[in-house]
Amino acid sequence: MAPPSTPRAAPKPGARHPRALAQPSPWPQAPAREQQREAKRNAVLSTAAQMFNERGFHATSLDDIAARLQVSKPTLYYYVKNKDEILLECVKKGLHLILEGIEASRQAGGNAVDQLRACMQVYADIVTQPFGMCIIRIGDEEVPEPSRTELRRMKSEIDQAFRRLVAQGVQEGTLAPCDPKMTAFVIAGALSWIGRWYQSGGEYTAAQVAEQCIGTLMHGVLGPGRVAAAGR
Amino acid sequence: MAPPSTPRAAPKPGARHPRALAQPSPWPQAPAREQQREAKRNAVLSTAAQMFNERGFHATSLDDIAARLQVSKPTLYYYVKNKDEILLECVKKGLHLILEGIEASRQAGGNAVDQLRACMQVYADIVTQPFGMCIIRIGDEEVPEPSRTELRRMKSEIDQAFRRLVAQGVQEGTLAPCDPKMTAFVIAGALSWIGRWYQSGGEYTAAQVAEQCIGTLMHGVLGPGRVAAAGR
DNA sequence: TAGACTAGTTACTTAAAAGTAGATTTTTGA
DNA sequence: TCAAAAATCTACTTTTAAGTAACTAGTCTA
Repeated sequence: MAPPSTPRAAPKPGARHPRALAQPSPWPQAPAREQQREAKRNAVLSTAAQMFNERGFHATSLDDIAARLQVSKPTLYYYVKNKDEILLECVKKGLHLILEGIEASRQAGGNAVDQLRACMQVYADIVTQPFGMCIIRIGDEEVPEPSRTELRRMKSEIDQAFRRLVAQGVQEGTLAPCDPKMTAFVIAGALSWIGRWYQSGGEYTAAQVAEQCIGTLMHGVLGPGRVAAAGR
Repeated sequence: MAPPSTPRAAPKPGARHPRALAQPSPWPQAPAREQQREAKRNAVLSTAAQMFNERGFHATSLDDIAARLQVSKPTLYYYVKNKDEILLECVKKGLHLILEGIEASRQAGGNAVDQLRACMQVYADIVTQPFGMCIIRIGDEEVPEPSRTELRRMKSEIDQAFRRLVAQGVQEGTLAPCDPKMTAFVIAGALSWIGRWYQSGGEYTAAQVAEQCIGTLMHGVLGPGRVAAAGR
C-alpha cells in the first residue's frame, strides 16, 4: 500500500543521503520542541475525540485516526500509550473543562441560584464541544479499570457540586424544597442530553439550546401559576 | 418477519432425501414448538440486552451471551441472523414498548397535561427495564445502516408525540408558553438519563425516581413564586 | 562532524471475536 | 419403533484491528 502523497517523500531502500548537513540553529528552542510535541499529542486527542463522537469508540480504528491526521498508525504510538489511553484522556479533558468552569463559577460568587445557573451554562457549553461530548457519548463500560474508577470519581465530583448548590439554594429559599440528589440528577440529565444530539451548524446555536434548556429546567414545564391547573 | 426456517418450510434443493415421501401434513399442529422457539429467541434477546447494558455492546461477545444461557455460540445463530440483529431487535423492542405506552396514554384520554404526564411515566418506566435501557445506552452509531435509519424513525415518532402534547398543553393554557421542540427535548433528556444510571436494588425504586423527576420537570427547580427571586 | 536523540516509516505478529461447516443428539409423529 | 425434522454441538475459517519490530531520515549539540 503506497501512500500517495505523504508530506515527506519516503525514499526507497538503497537511496542514501550521505551528507546530512546540520546548520546551527540561530536561537535555542528547547521548549519549542516540547511545545510542538504537546501540540501534536493534542491533535491526536482532539481528532480522536471528534471521530469517537461521530462513529463511536469501537468503530474508530487507530488507522482511521492516523489517516485523518495523515500519518501512519505507529506514529500515534509515539504520542500515546494505546487506544484506551486516548479514550481516557479525551474524557478526562472534558471533565476537567467542566470542573474548571464550576470552580470559576464559584469564584465569581453570587447566591446559590446564580452559581447554579452559571454551572449549568458551563456544563451545557462544554458538552457541545468535542471533549465534552466524549463524556456523554462514551459509556463507562468502555473504559477499563482502573481508569473507570478515576472517571467515576471525577463525575461524582461534578455531581456533588450540583447537589451542594441545589441544597444551598433550598436553604436560601431561592429554590423549591426538593431532594438535591434527584434535582441535580434531572439537571445533569437534561443538559447531558444536549451532548448526545447537538451538532454544530444545526437549527439552533449551542448557546440558544443551553439558554432554552436552562430556562425550562428552572421554571418547569407548567410554568408559574399553573400548579393547580395540572391537578397536582 | 422472515424466519430462516419455518417449521414446514420446503427443504433445500439437493438435500439428502433417500426416500422422498414427504407428505405435506396440512394440519397446523405444532403451536407448542413454535411457542418454545419464540420463548428461546426471547431469552437470547433479553439476556443480550442485559449484558449490553452491563458491559456495552462491543464488550459483549456472542460467546459471553451463549455462556450465560449455557449453550454454545452456534446455537444463538439458530435463533438470530447475527450480532447486529440482536442489537437491532433489543432496541426495537424497547422502542415498541414506549410507543405502545404512548398509544395507551392517548386512549386513556384526559387533557394534554394528563397525557403528557402519563407519557413521561411510561418513558421513565420502560427506560429502567432491559430493552428500554438499550435505547439509551446504545448509541445510534453502533447500529449499521439501514437499521439505523429505522431506529431514528421510531425515536423521532416518540419525540413527535411529546412535542405534540406539549404544543397542545400550551394551547390549552395548562403549560407555560415555550418552544415545544426544546421542551420535549428537556423532558426526554432528563428521563433518558434515568436509564443511564438506574440499577434496580439501589437507594430508590424505579417508581420513586420517575415520580421525582417528573415532579421536578413539571414544576421546575425554582418552584412556584420564586421567579423574581432568581433574578430572571 | 560524529553521534545521540527525535520523529517518523513499512511490514509484520497477534489476539479476539464473528461467523460457518458439518457431525451429532433429541424430539416427535406415524 | 423408527425415520425425519429440530436443536444443538465441536471444530474450524475469516476478518479486523491492536500492537510491535526494526529500520530511516532529519535535527540538535558537544
